[in-house]
Amino acid sequence: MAATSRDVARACGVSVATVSRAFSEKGSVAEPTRRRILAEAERLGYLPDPAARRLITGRSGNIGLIVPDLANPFFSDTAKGVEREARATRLGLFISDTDEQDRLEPDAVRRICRQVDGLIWASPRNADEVLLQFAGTVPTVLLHRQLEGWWSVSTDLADGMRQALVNLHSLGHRRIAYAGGPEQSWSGQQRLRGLMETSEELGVEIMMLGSFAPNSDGGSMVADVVLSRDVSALIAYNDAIALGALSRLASRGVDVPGDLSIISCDDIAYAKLSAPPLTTVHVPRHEAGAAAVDLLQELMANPDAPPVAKVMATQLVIRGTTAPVA
Amino acid sequence: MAATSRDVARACGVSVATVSRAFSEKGSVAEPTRRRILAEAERLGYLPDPAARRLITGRSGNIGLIVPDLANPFFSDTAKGVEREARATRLGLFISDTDEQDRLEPDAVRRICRQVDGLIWASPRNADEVLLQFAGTVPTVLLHRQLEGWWSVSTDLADGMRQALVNLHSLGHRRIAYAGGPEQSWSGQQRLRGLMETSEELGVEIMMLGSFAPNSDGGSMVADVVLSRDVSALIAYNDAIALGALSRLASRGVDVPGDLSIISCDDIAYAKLSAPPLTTVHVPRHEAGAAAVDLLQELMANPDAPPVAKVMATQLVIRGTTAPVA
DNA sequence: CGGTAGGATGGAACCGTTTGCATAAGCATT
DNA sequence: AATGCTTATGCAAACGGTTCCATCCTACCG
Repeated sequence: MAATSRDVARACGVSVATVSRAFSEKGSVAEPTRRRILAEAERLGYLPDPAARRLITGRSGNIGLIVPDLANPFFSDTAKGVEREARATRLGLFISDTDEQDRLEPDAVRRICRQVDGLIWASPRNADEVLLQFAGTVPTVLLHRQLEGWWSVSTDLADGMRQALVNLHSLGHRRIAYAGGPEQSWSGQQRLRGLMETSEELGVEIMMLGSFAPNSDGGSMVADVVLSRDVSALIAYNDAIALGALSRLASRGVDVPGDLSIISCDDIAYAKLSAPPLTTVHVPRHEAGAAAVDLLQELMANPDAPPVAKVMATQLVIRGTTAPVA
Repeated sequence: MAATSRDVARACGVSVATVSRAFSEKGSVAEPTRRRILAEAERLGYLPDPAARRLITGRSGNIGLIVPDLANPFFSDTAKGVEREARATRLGLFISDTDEQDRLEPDAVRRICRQVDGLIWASPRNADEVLLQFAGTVPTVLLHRQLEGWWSVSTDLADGMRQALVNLHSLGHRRIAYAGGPEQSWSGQQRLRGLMETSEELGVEIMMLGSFAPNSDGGSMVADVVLSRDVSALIAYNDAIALGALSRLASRGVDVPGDLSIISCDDIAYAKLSAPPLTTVHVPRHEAGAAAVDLLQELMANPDAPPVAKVMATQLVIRGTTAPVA
């Protein structure tokens, strides 16, 4: 079917070894010969077979990405960053979505790891032990999470929460609630840490509303719960919760930010389109995805290097859901 | 490093051929032997090398997906449908995003096609000729687009537009504007066709506002343009435009749906969270993605079968941006 | 009881590359 | 002119499976 190196070799009157060398840049091949081979390959539509090449070299030129939910803007933006950087560095990209089910992750890793040179793994909630069982099988960079001894790219959500709380405090808010997300979430723990540390510093107490599904339905529940409490401000786990809450609050006739200020986390595309637009902590998802690819390349080039845990800054973006306390 | 079939064969006292047969289900191997081999493989952590298998069989067990923009909810939902169905049928998934640049698509196809058994290609705008140049290279199913002689999965947007227009008409609207998207878009042409046919039937004229970027910035522009016209209803190319318009209209003090009714297209997750929630034509993106995988499997199993062009129904979802004309 | 059919297994070729080693040619050095 | 070094190229052995074909064994049938 497709042309092979043999075809090109025959057409050029050289051996397949020379054809191979002409394509792999490395070996020395006389310039006129190289040009002749490349021209003939072009004419025949020859490109080296990736599978054959992988078999002998052990490299596939592909990397893998495992995410919990591609339809979640947080992860699709992350995936976009990964994809773009991978493409820029001529790496192919395998993607596996685990439908938010931690127990599917090990299988996803096993299925993917033989086909790639490295893996970017976004596992927000799975137990450390599950990750550890794959230590050493394939060069891996964790995304949106840290783990002792592993390469990782994460974002400084503790600081993001600090910025949020400081801002609310300076607006005069003293009765502040926090609507949390999944409890096992690594990034959730960072949020909590930032919240705790900062509330201690500022001397304000935070009312914990509990754990909610990190989507708009969870947000509707948050809205009803928060109205039953005597607070002037709400910090939400993420934008999806905040947007769901905002929608529910509007239908209950609550004025945001007049009656209640809201700050959330992520800054997804639609955060700026709500009415009022969301005040939220910007999380550089795209950049984190790209950084993960860069780190992975470093790791693949030098598997014995000491692990790097890159942390990217977050930034509070003030929009319309926050106001001075009435 | 990793165990090979030779290792398993040696440990079991059989030949590699038998090990291969034990794993490929096909060939006949005595039940006790098979069990022994599988157990030993498990113990050694052996799994057949996909590259080696591909080299000899010509099958990789992978499919590819090409989309213009993974960060666009329309396509990330589509990708999610593809991923889930691929995973369910044990296919690996390669994804390539072309950053909305048509000229990158040929390269993406070339890069991906040697690594996969089939391709799902979402190319909303590229010229037919560009697609045709890849006819016959790899089994391909077009997504969200049709092309004579090709397998495809698309959604009935012409009918969606009909539903939208009929609904507005029955609410009493007679002065209706349409804010279009990219002009070369295949699905845009379907929308236009549905609009033309139905407006003719109903005897209403539609005011064409031109072509806008299919994102929220485009939507802001649409808002300003539509206010300069004497219309009571707006049909928007997609939800992103509608949400952008809604946000801009709110800041200009326009009451939706009191002063202006809006219907858009897609029904992305955040369509129901705006204030008021969007009336929009639901497009089954997830299901379309899954259907594309099913069709692709049919095509891969039977490459000479006559092409199937599957069209999925759309459905107007009435929410809060439409009301009877004042 | 002999012939044979059929299932289980092994041997070996093959898929399309890369790469270490050998070889040949060309050129400069002495 | 002989030697040695460099450079270009070919040969052939991998890589890790799959599969055709041959062989062996067993069981069945007449």
